[in-house]
Amino acid sequence: MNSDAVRSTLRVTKALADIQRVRILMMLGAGELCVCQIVEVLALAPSTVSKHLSILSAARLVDMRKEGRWAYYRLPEGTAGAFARPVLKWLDKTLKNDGTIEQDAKNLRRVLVCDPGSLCRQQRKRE
Amino acid sequence: MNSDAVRSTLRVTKALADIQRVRILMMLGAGELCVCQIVEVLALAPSTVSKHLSILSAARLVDMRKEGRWAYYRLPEGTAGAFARPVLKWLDKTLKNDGTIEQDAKNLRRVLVCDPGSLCRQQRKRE
DNA sequence: GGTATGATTCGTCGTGTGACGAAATATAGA
DNA sequence: TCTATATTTCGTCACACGACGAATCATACC
Repeated sequence: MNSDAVRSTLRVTKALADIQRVRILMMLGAGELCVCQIVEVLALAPSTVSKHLSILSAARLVDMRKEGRWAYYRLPEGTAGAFARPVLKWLDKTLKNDGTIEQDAKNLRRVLVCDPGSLCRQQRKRE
Repeated sequence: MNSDAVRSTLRVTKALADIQRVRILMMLGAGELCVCQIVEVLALAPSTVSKHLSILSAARLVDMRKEGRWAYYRLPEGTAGAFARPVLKWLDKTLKNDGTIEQDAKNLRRVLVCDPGSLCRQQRKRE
């Protein structure tokens, strides 16, 4: 008998019970992003964003790929995402026309044309 | 523009981010229940259960009906439940074979044959 | 009307969670 | 090898959340 289905389910619902993590998931709908790009849109400390991403990761709501010193996060694809997909679909549907989410998407488009390296440099100066 | 879609969505995800509330929702899959029956299965204080139910209610994940001094809760039906249904369906699917949930279902069957009034009397004595 | 009773509200307490900055880690480039 | 840099881990703080019991509310029954 599978007695910790409830645990992995709660990992998902708890992961979704925070506005910053929901914003991250919606942003990732546009495609793979590196940490500093997410930091730029959310306007939070890198350490905070990293923690959020690790929570989403533990819930299997995102996948990660390292390339040099850069870490790229994306929504899980294929069989890896079979578990997460229905929930992500529901999220996407209910939030499609939300103001905050739309603003994030707009800001993201502005951020995506920048060089990630320069983003990190700006973020470091901001402290 | 609907700017608080994210708020009502978070009300739902936060409501789902607690094991007791998830247990309640799964129990309600078996049909309408009054508060003292839920109290009996969860083994929590009535005030605590009442709070959980009000949170589920605010998230529109349950409906309530008062009959005399009894309050009956159930999963929302018809158009009222159109919003909640996909999430509840996902929950049900992922938790169908969970040990805790199965045990609750078993306990619930035992509770359902009792007179609700006698349940409340027992619960009052227990303090 | 007064009392019993099912449910809810309120006040309190301990724990969990999200935020930050500082320190640590790991990799690219000089 | 040494330095710069993208990310993560750690320690800390303030606040949110879940638990309880006591008090309150609302309805049925005498």
